[in-house]
Amino acid sequence: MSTETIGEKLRQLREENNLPLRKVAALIDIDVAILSKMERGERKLTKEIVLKLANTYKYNVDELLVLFLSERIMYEIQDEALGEKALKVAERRVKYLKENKGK
Amino acid sequence: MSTETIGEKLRQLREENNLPLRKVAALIDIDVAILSKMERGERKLTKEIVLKLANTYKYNVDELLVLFLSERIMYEIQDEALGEKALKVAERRVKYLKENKGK
DNA sequence: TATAATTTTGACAAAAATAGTCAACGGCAA
DNA sequence: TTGCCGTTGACTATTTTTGTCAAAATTATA
Repeated sequence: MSTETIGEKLRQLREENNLPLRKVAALIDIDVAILSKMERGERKLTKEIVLKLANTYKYNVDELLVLFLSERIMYEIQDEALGEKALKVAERRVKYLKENKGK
Repeated sequence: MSTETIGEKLRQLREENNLPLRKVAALIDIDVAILSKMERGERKLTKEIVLKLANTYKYNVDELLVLFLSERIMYEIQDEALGEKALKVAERRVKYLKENKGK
């Protein structure tokens, strides 16, 4: 199972592409320090940045977005004993909303 | 299936207990306006407030907390096409963390 | 080694999001 | 009317997040 964080994944992709922070930061127009922190999980990523990086590395956008979103979700329930229950309830409610979309 | 929001649930509980906003707000030490907005979903609830209200109404804390958490989760993935996938991934990762807790 | 390139770190300021306070307003019933 | 209840919006304060920068640390290369 994949237990790596989105930050670790992004760093891996960057290294596979042999790109220094400096170049990637310039490409997506953010500060090097920020990108460094994002890769190490010290700063939160944004959806926009994830999209730009997926494009930069020509990597599957959906896979990265799912990783990104799942991490935001886990952040919400960190250390919560009822986290798993909440996840299941959220799933049911999302499904319900989908079935009745536009209504 | 329960599709009501935590705010609606809390309002329902307050009305069942025949308590005006004024009294509940005083009991849990917040402004009436805030409580009014929280019940109507105009302001976000906090875990602390949910706990206090569960105690005030003598209602199942876990049920309210699950509702509260699931709503925060859903807020994170609102309008995201990949929301359900992200939920499933989050679930798997949470389970994984639980199995390997303390490691 | 030493020199350059890369990455990390922390301090600081700017901006945005959130939270709290308060008074006025509208609805409703005694 | 008067009183009680709930809602609304404006305003301020506080907290959190974000961006910028330079110095320090690390790593790679000549």
